Amino acid sequence: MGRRDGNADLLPGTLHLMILRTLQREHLHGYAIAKRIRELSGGEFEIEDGSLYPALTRMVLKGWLKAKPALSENQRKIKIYELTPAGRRRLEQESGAFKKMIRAIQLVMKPS
Amino acid sequence: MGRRDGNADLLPGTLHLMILRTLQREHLHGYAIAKRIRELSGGEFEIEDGSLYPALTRMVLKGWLKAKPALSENQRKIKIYELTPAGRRRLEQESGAFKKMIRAIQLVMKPS
DNA sequence: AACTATACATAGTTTAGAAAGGTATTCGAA
DNA sequence: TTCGAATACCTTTCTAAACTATGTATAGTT
Repeated sequence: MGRRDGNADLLPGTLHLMILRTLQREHLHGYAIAKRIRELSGGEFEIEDGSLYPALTRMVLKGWLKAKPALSENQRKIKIYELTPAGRRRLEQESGAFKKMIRAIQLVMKPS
Repeated sequence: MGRRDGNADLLPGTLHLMILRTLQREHLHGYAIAKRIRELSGGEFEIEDGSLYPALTRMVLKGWLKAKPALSENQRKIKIYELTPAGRRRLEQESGAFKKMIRAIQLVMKPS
């Protein structure tokens, strides 16, 4: 069948990183996080509900995020997520590791 | 415990790519592929046997690699792997997708 | 009235890679 | 000369992450 454009699978192991980075800029609720990442990536990443909510749950359990129940402008029940201090540290650590990883992959991939 | 330097886990989904690229340069046997990737990555990637051999088996089954039984200089029994035409096409496709993915992640991660 | 978007959630499946174990040979150093 | 390190292969078991599919419910649009 093949996927339509801008709907490729994520590179595994990068979802946490992108969520952390997105919440560093703004406090958002789950649905809005997926939307913002879609926008920021130029439509490349379409995060499925089945990836998003389990990831958020994991990250709260790990102490990287805090969830605050709230109401949207339209009085819908939402959960606003924000980084904890541990989440901020985790972001620094993960993004450093990611850059290092990419550099190493590029060394392997580079034209001989 | 924490891992020692140059022994981080791989970024999932990039092992096939690195194996394909490595075999594009030279025909190598399994053990030598892991060694070459370790060297090329500046010691960053230490590919475990339990990752390497199942990956090679998968890739042969998918028709991307061909394995030829041979003997090393020291008369050890080895299997030399090489890319098939499908493997070469797969390398082009995967490396394009990877670059696109990295660009999109960098859009998400970039300083606001 | 129907459809789309918003907003959350969970169950089940798949897959890759890691951990851990195993076999066997060769070579150099103690 | 024996012992360990490196070479070379393989398999079983486990875990984690992400996808698929499904479900609930409300708000706004057409």
